[in-house]
Amino acid sequence: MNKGKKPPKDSSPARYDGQENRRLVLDAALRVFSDLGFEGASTRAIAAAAGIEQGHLAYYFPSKMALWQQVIETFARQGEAYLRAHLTPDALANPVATAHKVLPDFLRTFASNPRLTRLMLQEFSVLSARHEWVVANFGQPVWRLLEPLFDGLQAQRRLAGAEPVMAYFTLIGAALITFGNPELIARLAGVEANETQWVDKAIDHMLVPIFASA
Amino acid sequence: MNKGKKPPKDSSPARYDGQENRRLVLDAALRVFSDLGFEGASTRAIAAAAGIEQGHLAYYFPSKMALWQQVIETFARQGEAYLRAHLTPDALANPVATAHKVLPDFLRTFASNPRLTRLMLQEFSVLSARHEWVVANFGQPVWRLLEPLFDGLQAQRRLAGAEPVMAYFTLIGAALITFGNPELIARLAGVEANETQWVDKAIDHMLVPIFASA
DNA sequence: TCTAGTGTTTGTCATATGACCAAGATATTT
DNA sequence: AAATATCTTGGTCATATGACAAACACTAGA
Repeated sequence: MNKGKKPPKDSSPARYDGQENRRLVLDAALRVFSDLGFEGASTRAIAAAAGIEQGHLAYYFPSKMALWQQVIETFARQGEAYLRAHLTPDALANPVATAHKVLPDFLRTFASNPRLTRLMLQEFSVLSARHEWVVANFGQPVWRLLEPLFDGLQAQRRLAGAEPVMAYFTLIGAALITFGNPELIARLAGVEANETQWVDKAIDHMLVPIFASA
Repeated sequence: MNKGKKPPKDSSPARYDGQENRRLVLDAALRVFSDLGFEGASTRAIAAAAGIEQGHLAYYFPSKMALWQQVIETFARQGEAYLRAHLTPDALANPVATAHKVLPDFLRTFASNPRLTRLMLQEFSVLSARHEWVVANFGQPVWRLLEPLFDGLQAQRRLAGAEPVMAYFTLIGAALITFGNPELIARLAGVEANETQWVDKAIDHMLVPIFASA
């Protein structure tokens, strides 16, 4: 897209900067989507949150769905890249050690991105049932990457008798709900939402079925 | 509402039967809501699924939100009643034994009602953030009932060092995602969705952090 | 049979929505 | 400075939506 024709002079305030606005739109869309859901978020609300006019959205994204996809794409691809880098055949030869190394950080990415986590939550509940390509693009890939790891864990009897998919869903469900609703947890627990000491403890707790079984 | 003025004769096919249709509407609403989400489900789609006209919905429910509330109300109240009946002060005196007795059945209600479970999932992700009364009516009560149980479990060092709320969210998240998407799990696991042998195994797995810790 | 009560349809209405477009504004290049 | 490419606005349009109302259909009781 950016053909490099525009060397950023960086001198003037540059009120008109397309790529800058593109990022503003993505940020705003993340906020509005995660607060109101895909259907509940109107393009006008997103534009308002980004500080631009509704009609201007079409300049960057051809449709609302494309915008949603773009918002979640980066996050999903990052997670996949991380898994791909760490789940090498060598690493998979020792599933337990690899799981100890990879899974906590994998879960931590959810805790670090509550709004994106909420977005994934919506994907699971609604969008994946409506649009086949959603689960094909965002649901399956992560599982396909983790599948051999969980298969290895099961082979070493670390999943407390459960199937690999169930262990995965148990883990992902706990993470999505917990880290996708930090304010709700904070309210129910009576603590501050921005205190993050609880994240490590929560992750340890979620991983007990994998790490603490015979 | 039903003032008992209409003794159901039960003789003719009775094309005009209000209370029968009311149930049909609730069933249809559950289906459409759980498939499309609250915003995505139109009153016309719900009416069509129930086999009536859109305008007729207003006869039973004053608004779309009221209909949604009614759909989830019965389920939520049943769960609360079950917990209230089993989490007596006597039972809470022995939290571990009570948890063994209560939690599996509590989780099983989710597995038995996938569509309602999906509805609760939406509540967590979107509706609870928008409508304060949603979490007040459906989110808090269940937790308030389970809180003393989880407090007792923590007191006996059964939560692997986690706070009670986190253990609760971990559990509820695993259950909602797992049992709210049976088709998705079935597809990823390559098994049939209506095979239910996996439910017990999944529940056992989810409860490991509570039952298997030191 | 008449009448009141209940259930159901059909049509309307104000509003919100996503997509689109034509013109204007700004920046960059010639 | 002129011309061109890029960015931004404002407005339009067809459609979908939730709520509503007035008419119609059926039932039950007097």
